[in-house]
Amino acid sequence: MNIGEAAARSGVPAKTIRYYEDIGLIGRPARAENGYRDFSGTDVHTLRFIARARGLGFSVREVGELLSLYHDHSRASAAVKAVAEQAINRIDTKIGELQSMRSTLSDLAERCHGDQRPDCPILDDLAGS
Amino acid sequence: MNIGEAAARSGVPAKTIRYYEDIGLIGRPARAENGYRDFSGTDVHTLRFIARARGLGFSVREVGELLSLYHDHSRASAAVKAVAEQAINRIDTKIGELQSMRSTLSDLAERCHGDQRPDCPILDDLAGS
DNA sequence: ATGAAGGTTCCGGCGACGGGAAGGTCAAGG
DNA sequence: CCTTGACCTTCCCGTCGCCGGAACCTTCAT
Repeated sequence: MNIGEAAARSGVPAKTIRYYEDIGLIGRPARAENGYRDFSGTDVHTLRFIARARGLGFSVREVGELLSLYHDHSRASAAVKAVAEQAINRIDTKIGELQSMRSTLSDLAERCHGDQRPDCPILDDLAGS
Repeated sequence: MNIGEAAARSGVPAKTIRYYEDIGLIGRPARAENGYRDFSGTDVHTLRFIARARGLGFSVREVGELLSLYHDHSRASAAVKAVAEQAINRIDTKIGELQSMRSTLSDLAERCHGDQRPDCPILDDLAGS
């Protein structure tokens, strides 16, 4: 199948599929006589795997690790779990940062009248007054 | 003062200060006779403002808006609050996405033995089995 | 005199793509 | 038969917010 159909079936945009090929995340797909990429069902399966993993927050590099772990049927599940826990830690860190920002911001926003008057604790805080 | 001291006093790296100048977030600072940038206390104050705002999660573009609102003493606090609420909404959206990922990931990780055996629900899920 | 520690500009790279140009290909319709 | 439009191809540039490094200049201490 052509890249458009592979994109539709996998949920990965055609541009992104080419990009994944470029960076070596996926192997080079077969080519038809006209030079078009010719994707197999297996290729689409791999793309779906990637799409799901990306959706769960794994980086492209981690997805590469997961893919090779997936193809290595003798690997230990501990290796996979380690990658997942790394991702969880990264996410937790990020959530913490965001919650801290959110908390400060909403404090400031609550104290700001939000009307026509110019005085504003948000700017005052940013200015360090 | 030179860029290095301005960086130390504001917490904004010298490279970043030059970048902010490039993109027009800050005005062009004065230049000494030797061609070095010559920062004033006001410049450092502005840089600190920027550093704080960035730390709260405002985008550089938003920081630009906040700076011009800060300098416009006749603006309504509502305008500032709007920018802040926009940032809060963006942060909330992001937190929601991350929490959803985190939840799925930790479910999967819990169900994964994480030992020498190869069977792993994480990969099974990604493979869509 | 020399070397270190600043400063300057400019160029390139990161991650993970997306947009769009310039051109080849293919099936359907007038 | 020809055209139209929807695909496909490669290529390069832009995004966001910087950071690293090259090549060069200035200043200061030894």
